[in-house]
This record gives sequence, structure tokens and C-alpha cells, in this order.
Amino acid sequence: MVSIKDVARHAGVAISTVSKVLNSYPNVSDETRGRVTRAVAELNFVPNSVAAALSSKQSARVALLVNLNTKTQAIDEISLQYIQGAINKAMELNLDVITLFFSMFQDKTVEELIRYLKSQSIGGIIIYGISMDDAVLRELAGGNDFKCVVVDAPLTSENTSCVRIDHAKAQYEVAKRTIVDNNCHRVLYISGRENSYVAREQQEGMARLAREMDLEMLLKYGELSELKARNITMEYGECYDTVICGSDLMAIGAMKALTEMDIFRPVCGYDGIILMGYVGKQMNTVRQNFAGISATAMEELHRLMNGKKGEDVRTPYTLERMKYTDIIC
Amino acid sequence: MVSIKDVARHAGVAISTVSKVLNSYPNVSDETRGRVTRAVAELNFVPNSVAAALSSKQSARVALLVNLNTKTQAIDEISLQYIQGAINKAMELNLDVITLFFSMFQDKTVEELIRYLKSQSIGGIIIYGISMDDAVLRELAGGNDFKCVVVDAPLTSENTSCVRIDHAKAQYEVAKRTIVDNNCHRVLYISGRENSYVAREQQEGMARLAREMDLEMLLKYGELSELKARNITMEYGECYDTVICGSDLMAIGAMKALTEMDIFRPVCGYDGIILMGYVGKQMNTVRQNFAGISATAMEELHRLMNGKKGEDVRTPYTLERMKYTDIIC
DNA sequence: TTGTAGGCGTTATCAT
DNA sequence: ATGATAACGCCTACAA
Repeated sequence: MVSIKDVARHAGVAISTVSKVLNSYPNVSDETRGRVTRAVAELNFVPNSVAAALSSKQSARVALLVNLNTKTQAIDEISLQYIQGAINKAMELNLDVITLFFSMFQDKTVEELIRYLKSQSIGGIIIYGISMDDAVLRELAGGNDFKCVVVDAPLTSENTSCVRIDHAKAQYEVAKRTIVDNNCHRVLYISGRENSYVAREQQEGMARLAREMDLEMLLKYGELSELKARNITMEYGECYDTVICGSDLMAIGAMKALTEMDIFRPVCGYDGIILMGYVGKQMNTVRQNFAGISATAMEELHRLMNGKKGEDVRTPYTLERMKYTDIIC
Repeated sequence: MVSIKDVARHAGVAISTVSKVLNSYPNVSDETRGRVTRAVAELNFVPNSVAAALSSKQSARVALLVNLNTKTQAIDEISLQYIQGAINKAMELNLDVITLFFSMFQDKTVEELIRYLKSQSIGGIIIYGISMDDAVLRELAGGNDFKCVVVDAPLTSENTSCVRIDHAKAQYEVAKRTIVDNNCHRVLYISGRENSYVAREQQEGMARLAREMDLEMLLKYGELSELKARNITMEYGECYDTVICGSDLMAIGAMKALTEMDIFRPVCGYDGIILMGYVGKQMNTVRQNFAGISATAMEELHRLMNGKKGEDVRTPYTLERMKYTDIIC
């Protein structure tokens, strides 16, 4: 393997000079920079990131903490897009990435988790799908051991940023469109989990809508489960004009229930997952660009690791009407 | 951070002794081993894997090369299960993992790719979804730079193993069941890609079946695309008794086409993906345990990195009849 | 502006 | 059986 030493020799300069060029330090003459750059090219030198991580204080290594839904595997579509978006952006930014799943440390304490991450020379982390119940992860995000970006949870601080769409606004808009278009007044709202940050924000949007439009609204928790949403719809669907759901998966469950009950009620989803196209019906939904959100999270983390303060970042979304033909290819 | 040095001091031994204990070398007295182990526990010491990777010759770092299907995102369900299975097993085996996607190096040469992997101190790789067209990756798998496990491609060699189910047998069995149960004679077989290793093996199975049962069979390539399978079925479906597909996704396309044509033909899928449950119909399929296959691949890679020779590993599968109610929860 | 040298936390090769 | 000590490849004061 060609190392920095070889480059230095080939360019006729000191190792430290090569290092300075590689890390674009200011005090290097153009001529020296040129010689080093040329040597790098000629030798096809690629810096060893492991050595760099060991040597440098601010290691450019990032951990992705992903909450893989082992039960309803269908929505794992989202997790994969998160992972993909993050890893691609990380490669652009020259950051190393390791991927971890919540299940790996569900029985660990914060201290153990921190020790593990430090043993991997991790400098920053991105957490996906954290809920209010995850004490350990919340502590991790709140602490000062790592730079941190949390997707979809409002845990902003000195070195923790949050990235997400405006769920209150998105839920408000997609529900309003569905309700206005169909002239509804009595709304069955199937939200996700009670202790989900996203669900809380979505509920805010729905509450505002209910106020503004003077709606009668029943709030139920579908736990992001297709089956639960189906059962809720079975029980209450008939008495309401429309079923608004906090996730596409639940919307699918609601729709199947309505079909079985043989009654029509407009259903509204949330997320814009591909899977929804396969049920063969249409519905309004909020399309989130999960890969894009994750890329944004990685950029934000990169900034944090370069000294920026944490903040609350909102990403764009679109309202869509998804149908089968949009999907297949 | 507590380092090996702290452990050594605390245990009253030399650093190298601690290292020997950690890596379970033979020549250490039980008493010393005990003192070191105790010190490790008391100090909550977790070895720094980055330093180990730098120092050690045979670095325990593994790269996952995943062929993410950017077009038909639906079947990415499989990729995620691969990733999950590999990462979980790697953690058990104390291997570090980085995940890469084919798209990241599609315009790179083998040499560039090798340099990149070496710059990351990668010692072994697992390749998912390689096809006969991927010259660079085939060269990588054939070379001697890394220990390598290839999932679903017969590229066995000195330090390259292959892990997969017996596709010829599986395709034979699932098709036979479908054909016998429905008493068919004329078969429309929609295979995947022409240059896919899996497709070739599946075709072997079908050829044998056609021979044994004296079937008339038309082979078409659906390119793993739901739409292509749909179009093929539209064109030829009517003249055949049954449609056998090389993937669930294509089976879904075929089924939708038949529904639209308003004719019944038994359809048979392959893979056992969750998505299939959502189309709301039943069909025979081969269920692969993708996470399990990937875990097996990681174990095999681990063995290779410990000096074993490459070989061809077959994993189990089951024939199943998937239906909606199996899925939702 | 450039070079020297110490250190990052391990592993591995020698002596002892 | 145990302990010095030199790598591993890079970063970074600090010196020149």
C-alpha cells in the first residue's frame, strides 16, 4: 500500500507537508502544493482513513442509529432510504460511516453505548426514529460526547441538530385538501404512537384544522400498525365522513377495512411510500424525500463537527395523490 | 477514554500481556489472565477497534457491497434484510462493517476500488446482487486482495466463497407444485435478467421440469420489472396455462395483467417478499430468508479471514403460499 | 514556508 | 510466561 511516506519521498518534501496539503492547510506554497498534488496523482495515493481517525482528535467517523421496525417490515422502505441518503452524502463529504440498529443496544446503558461508540472513534451520530420512550438515546442526543443530528425529534441543543419536515403543517395541508375536496365534517383521525414526536406534531396540525373548520374529530392511536388501523376503522369508520391517517401503512389498513365494510370514505395517508402504490387505489398523501432528508442530516452533522451550533432544520415536502401507475416500472 | 495502557497499569502487567489476553493468546497464565480480565471489567475497557485495525495485519473490517435497485425500489426490501443480517452477525463476531452501494463506484476501475477499500483497511467483502455484466466486481471477487463472499453468484475460489439457496431446485419445486396442482401443460416462464446468475440457475430447474413433465414452455425475460412482466403476460398469457415467474415482483405484474385481461391463470412467484402480501391475492412462492443468508455469508467470510478456503455454501429455503393475512400486523 | 518529532491505541516480534 | 519496543499511517504542535 502506498502511504503518505511514499508520497513525501516522491515529492521530495516532508511527511507533514503532505499532510498539510491533503488537509488543505493555508501555509503551503503553491509550488509545493503542486508537487505534492502531482505525486499523489502519480502514485494513486488514497489516504488511510483508519490511521487518520486514530491520529486525529476530531475523527471523521459517523454512526447511523436506525430504528428498524422488526414487526411491520413493510415500512423498512423508509429506513433503507435513510441509510442510502446518509451513506451517499457521507462519501461526498469524506466521512466514514458505520450503521447500527436500535436492537443492538436496547439492553445497554448510555455509558455502555458511549463507550462502544468511542471505541470506534465515532465523532458524530445520526439518530432515526427515536421516540419519547427511548431514554438512553435521548440522553445520548442531549449529552456532549458526540455531535448529533436527530431526524424527526425536536432535541436541539448546543451540539445537537434536528432535521424534519414541518409535520404540523404537512398534516394540516393534506388533511385539509382531503376534507375540503370531499366536503367532510366528521373526521376519524388515526395517529401513530402516543409517544412519538412526529405524531404529536401531526396532531397539532390536525387540532388547528379542526378548530378552523369546526370539525368533529375522533383521535385514535393506530401504533403505525396496518392491523390496528383496520380494526379502528372497522369500529368507528361508519360514523365518520373521512379517515385521516398518520402513516401510509395505516391508511392502507383503513382502506382495506372500508372496502370490506363496503362503504366509501375518503382516506388520507402520510409519508408517500412506494408500497402504497401496490394496493391499487388512490389517496392523498404527504411525500417525504427520505433519502434527501437523510442527506441533509449528514450535511448538518458535518457542519456541527466543524464547529457550528445545533439548530432545527426543516426540509421540504410535497402533497401528492399516489396511484399504481406512478409506481410500477 | 480508558486505553489498554490503563488496563495494564491497573492490572500491574505489561501492555503486551493485556493484548494477549484480549486476543486470547495461549501463553498466558491463568492467574495473569484473571487479573487482566478483572481490570478490564473494573475499568469498563472497550478496545479501540480503529487502533487495532491500524496495527494488525489482518484487519477485522468488512465491506458490504450492495446493489441497490434504484429503479424498482420495491425489492429493496431484500437489500435491507441483507444489510441487517450482515451487520447483526458482524457485531456478534466482532467485525467492523462499512456499507457501500454499487452506484458509488460504477465508474471506477478495479484498481481504484481496491485502493479505496485498502485505504479503509478492509480485509473482507461481501457482494450482493452481482451479475455477469459487472466486470469490475467479478475481478474483485476473483482477485487475491481480499477475502470475499459472493451472495447468489458461483464465483468460488481459493479465498472467495459463494452463499445461496439452490435456485435450480427451488425453482423446480415451486413450479412443479403450481403446475401439478393445476394440471398445466403449457407454461409461460418469465425469468429475470439474461445475464443474472440466479436466472440461469432457475432456468436449469425449469428446463429439467419441462423435460420431466413434457411441458411446452416459452421463456421470456422480464428484467425483474413488474411492468415488463405485465406486458409479457398481456401478450402471451392467454395462450398458456400458467405463468411462472423468477421473482415475486414480476409475479405481481403478471397477476395484475391477468386480472385486467379477466382470465385466470395460476401464477407462481419467487423470493417471498413482504410486499407480495399487499396485492391481496395468493400464490406459491419460494421464501428465502435474506437476513439469514446474509448472516451465513458473514460467518463464511469470518472463516475465510481465519484461513479457511473458499467454497460453495447452500442455505435452506421453503415453499410457501403467501397471503394477505400472513403479513399484516 | 517547511521539517522534526512525539503521539494516537493497538499488534507483534523479540528478548528475558 | 511476561515485558520492552518497534511498527501501523497519519496528525500536529513546535522548531527551524
